[in-house]
Amino acid sequence: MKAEAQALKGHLDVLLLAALEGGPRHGYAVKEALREGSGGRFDLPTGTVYPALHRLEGAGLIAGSWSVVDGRRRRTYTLTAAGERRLHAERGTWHEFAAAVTALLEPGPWPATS
Amino acid sequence: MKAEAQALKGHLDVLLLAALEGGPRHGYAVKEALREGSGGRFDLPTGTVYPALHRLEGAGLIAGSWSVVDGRRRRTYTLTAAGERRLHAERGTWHEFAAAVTALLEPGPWPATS
DNA sequence: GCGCCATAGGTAGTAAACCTAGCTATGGGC
DNA sequence: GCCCATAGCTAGGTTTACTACCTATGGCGC
Repeated sequence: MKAEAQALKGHLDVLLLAALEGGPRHGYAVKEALREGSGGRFDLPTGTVYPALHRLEGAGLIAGSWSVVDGRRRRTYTLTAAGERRLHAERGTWHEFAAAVTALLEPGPWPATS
Repeated sequence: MKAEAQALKGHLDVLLLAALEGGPRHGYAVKEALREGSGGRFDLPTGTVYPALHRLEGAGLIAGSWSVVDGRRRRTYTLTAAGERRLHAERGTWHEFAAAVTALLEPGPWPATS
C-alpha cells in the first residue's frame, strides 16, 4: 500500500481553490499547477481532480464555463465570491490544524502517563 | 455538516502513535491525552479512537494487553519497535506534507495562469 | 496513412477511514 | 433511584480519493 496515497484527504479542496486564486484555469491546468507548485509531490490523477472540481462547482465555490479552443472544448473554472470566502477561512483552519498536529508530534508535550 | 469533521483523515494514526511514545496507555487515556494535548481541538469520539487502535494493533505498530484495575478490564497499548520506526518516518512525512500544503496556500507561488 | 503520445475531459466502481448512534458495565454524586 | 464519568466495543453510513477505464483532438515519427 502506498504510504501517502490518501494523505490529502480533506485538504484537496483548499488546494484547488488556492490554485484558482490567481485567475481562471481549466481543469487540466489546475492539475498541472498543483504538480509543479508542489515539486511533483501532488501529482494527482485526473480521476481525482475532475470529480473534485465538480464537487466544488456543485457547492458554488467555483464556477465552470465551456469554451472552445482549437476545436477542443475546455471547461474553465473561476473562483466565486463564496469560494474566496471559503478559501480565506480554510487557510486559517489549515494553519491551526497544522500547528496542533505539529505540536502533538513533538516528543514530550503529552499529559503525564497515568 | 461539520466543517472540520473529517480533517484528520490520514493523520490520525501518527497522532495515536505519538500519544503512546511517552509510555503505555489504555484507549480512553489516549483519547483524553489527544484532547488535552490539542487544547480540545481533537476531541475524538470513542467510535473513532477504538477502531483506529485496533487497526494499529492489527498492523503490529502497537501491542495491546488486558489488565484488570478495580474489577474493570482495561486494554493497555504499548508502542512496538515497528510502531516506533513508523512514528519516526511519519513525523518526517508530516513535516514535508505540511510544508508543501502551506507553501501552496500562500498567495502567489502558482505557475503563471496560461 | 497509421500508431502513439500529450493534452483535455470524463465516469464507474473500489477502498479507506472517520463519524454517528448505539450497546455493555462499574463506581460515585445528587 | 438516576445520571454521569469512566472504560470498552460494534454496526452502518458517508465522504473522498484512488484505480481503471473511456472519448477526442492535434502533432510527431515512421
